[in-house]
Amino acid sequence: MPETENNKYQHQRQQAIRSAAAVFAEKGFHGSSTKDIAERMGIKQGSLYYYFKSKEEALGEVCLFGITDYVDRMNGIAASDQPFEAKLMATITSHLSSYREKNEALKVYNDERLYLPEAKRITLKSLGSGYRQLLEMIFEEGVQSGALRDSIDCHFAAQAVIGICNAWGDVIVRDPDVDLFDIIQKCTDLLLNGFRERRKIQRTDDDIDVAGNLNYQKN
Amino acid sequence: MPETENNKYQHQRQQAIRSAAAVFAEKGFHGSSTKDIAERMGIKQGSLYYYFKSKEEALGEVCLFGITDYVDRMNGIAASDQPFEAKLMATITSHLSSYREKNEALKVYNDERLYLPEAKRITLKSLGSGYRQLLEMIFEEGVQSGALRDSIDCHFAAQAVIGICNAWGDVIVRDPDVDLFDIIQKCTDLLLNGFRERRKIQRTDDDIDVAGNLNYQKN
Amino acid sequence: MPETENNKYQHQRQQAIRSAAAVFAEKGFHGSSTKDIAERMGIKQGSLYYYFKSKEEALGEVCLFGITDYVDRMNGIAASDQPFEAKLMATITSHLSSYREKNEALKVYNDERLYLPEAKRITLKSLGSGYRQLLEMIFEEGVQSGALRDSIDCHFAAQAVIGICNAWGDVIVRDPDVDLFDIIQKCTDLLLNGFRERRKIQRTDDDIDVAGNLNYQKN
Amino acid sequence: MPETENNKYQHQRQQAIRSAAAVFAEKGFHGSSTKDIAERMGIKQGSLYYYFKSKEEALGEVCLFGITDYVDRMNGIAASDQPFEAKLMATITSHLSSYREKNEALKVYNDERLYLPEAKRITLKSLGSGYRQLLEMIFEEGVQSGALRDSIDCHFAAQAVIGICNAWGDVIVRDPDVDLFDIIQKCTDLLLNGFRERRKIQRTDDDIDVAGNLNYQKN
DNA sequence: AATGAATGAGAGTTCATTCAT
DNA sequence: TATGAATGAACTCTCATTCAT
Repeated sequence: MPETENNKYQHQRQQAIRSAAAVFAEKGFHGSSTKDIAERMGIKQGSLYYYFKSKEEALGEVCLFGITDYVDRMNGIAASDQPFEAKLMATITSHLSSYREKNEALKVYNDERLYLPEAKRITLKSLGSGYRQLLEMIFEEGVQSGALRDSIDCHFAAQAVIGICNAWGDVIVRDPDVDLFDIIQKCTDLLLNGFRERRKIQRTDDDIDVAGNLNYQKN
Repeated sequence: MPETENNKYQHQRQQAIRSAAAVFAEKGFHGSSTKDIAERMGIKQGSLYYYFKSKEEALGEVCLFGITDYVDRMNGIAASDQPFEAKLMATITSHLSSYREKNEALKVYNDERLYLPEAKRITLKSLGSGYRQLLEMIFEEGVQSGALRDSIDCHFAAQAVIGICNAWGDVIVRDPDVDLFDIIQKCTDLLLNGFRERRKIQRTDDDIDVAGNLNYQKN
Repeated sequence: MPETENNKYQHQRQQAIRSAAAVFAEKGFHGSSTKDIAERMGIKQGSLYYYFKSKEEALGEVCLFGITDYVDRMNGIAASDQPFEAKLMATITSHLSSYREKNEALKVYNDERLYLPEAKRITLKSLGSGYRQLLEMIFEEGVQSGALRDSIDCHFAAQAVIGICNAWGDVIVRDPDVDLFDIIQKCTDLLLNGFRERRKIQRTDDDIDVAGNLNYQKN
Repeated sequence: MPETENNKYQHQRQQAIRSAAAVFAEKGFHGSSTKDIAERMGIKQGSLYYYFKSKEEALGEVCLFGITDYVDRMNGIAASDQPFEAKLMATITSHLSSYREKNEALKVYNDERLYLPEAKRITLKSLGSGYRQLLEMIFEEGVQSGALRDSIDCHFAAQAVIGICNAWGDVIVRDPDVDLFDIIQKCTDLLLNGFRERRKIQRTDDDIDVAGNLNYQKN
């Protein structure tokens, strides 16, 4: 293929990926048909197979597309020399605005990647794990720098950030009126400070005690 | 359907609901076949229709089953006279342990209820909304009692609790080795205190400033 | 089985046949389910099999029931010594009032008997053919007695009577407001006299000529 | 469905309609399977759905096909200026030869249209009613022109013509050896002249008396 | 005499996929 | 580059039938 034609092919393929992302996000992988995808793209069903070998491949491409620059941005954030608080907020901003800017591919990665064949799933998972590990490292730096309590579990913390962002991501994807910046600030505030009132002088130990005193019985 | 002696029928139907819950949780509604459900239950595919009018009805029953006592427990918690911190922890405990005890029906409610016909979806949604509202009220009480900062957005807070619990719920459903109690404690701690180190003397304003100084540009 | 119980069984079986007749007449054999029939009878689906070996047997019984006394009555009419005109009217009366009195079994015989296994179908057909042959004989007698033109084809005539009665039968079954007696009279009149105006003096040959002169081209 | 070059598609679809007509006529709508239809057409079952959205749509198309030019021809007959006798014979000829020429679609219209969804059924029924009304008008003209007795009920007459033609239509569809022209002539003769012998001099009143004297007891 | 429960075969329908054009 | 046409497998659902009780 000459260069120009190749360009057109690549461009069309990218459109196909975006169309698939939109449809998968709305109806789920199994709830979407190749006809749905083709129609959103404005071509006929059979023509999709010019761009994908199978519906599954389309899912793989969507997931890859969804996670790729999401991870890239995290690399940038982790490599920067901002203080912890700024890195956290940058992470949240990056994560949440993904749901607005980059169509719905990240949501598809989150919800549908388990329908991928194992090999592909593992490849993608390692990308996602890399993301989480970078985030864990950021937390570890935060502890070391004294910005964070040294009692926190960095693995838990990273997971919690991701979880809370994904939960809001669902809301953001479904409701275009949500104020993204408002959510970002509130999430950051929650993760840094929690909801509790602070007395003027306070000892951290107290906080832990409160929870500890609940006498929870493990079932 | 028998009138009297419906013991067996009701018991079998309950089994069918549990089987459907397990399968839907694993593969999603559209990714599951009625054959899958029947096989898990140990009957033949066509026999499922002795218990359900349609696959969709099965989904409805699973969702109802998933949310019902989850909501009931929240009613109990909200009505109790514990302090805020205890109510929060009780909520988290109830929510997370749902994923262990009550099989996977709650996850199905979260992820698949949008495939229900509108009427049913609305009925169920009002149950779920009731849950969130109770939680919001708990937060409002917390603010009034002085346990929480009065700057927090109770709607956001309730949503965040639910979101974080659901995120961990996914992990819990998929990985039976996760220490439920550990997660519960860490979630409670996060939501109350955040991750940040507290200096011996600290002004709440500082906390806000930190986030405020990031000069985030709304896009 | 003791006599009394046998009586009850026979009575119930008769009810089953009537129920089947009603349902088959309304929805056709393949459009009816055994559940429909059982429900109309007020028993449960499986219980039907106490009275019929199969759905097909039920159809057979309905058809037999539908044609039996219909044929019996024709035997009575044919054996009587009324003049032709009276026999014709009696035949039409018997045929059309079957659709009102004897529920819908005759309609089922007409429309659904072809779904019977061949053996049974042939048995029943011979009953129906007997009916037509008796009717043909009545026509032949009519010709011999001079009541009918000797140019008529008695086979055609019998078929026509049956056809016209069945056509009106459909109307009668579906519309309970139709005046049965009115239809009977008009059918009799049509078959005897046709629609044409008679001149005071007329030659039968003319009538035939009119039709004959149309120069119809057989395709 | 192609816009231009829809030659092949339209042709194949027409084949599908004819196949469906043949199968429905033979086994009834509920007794026919889509596999039967596809096999008669020489394609695989699933491929039928390239031409029909559902089995029901196929029935609708068959019925439409069955009634359309049948009605058209009646329009032509009614608009012509032939005498009554010729119009009647033309009607019968058109009706009966439909069963030979246009495959079995007209029979399907007669016997199976009640299984259509109401909207479609009503649309088609109005076509059929138009047919009957034209026929009634022809009879009314016949009465006015003096060709017919003025005692006849034109609604009854039209219905009778249709009924008798449909009854013979069944025979014609099932038995290809029947002599169409013979049936046409005999039907016309019957409808015009009835079966009764005419005396050289006869009073119409007599004819009516005969039937009237039967002393039929309305039940 | 009747029923609840289950079954298995087959129905209509959808859909990912292929391929000649 | 794209499409019309077809396919076959899978799916949801129905239903006649069986049988222990």
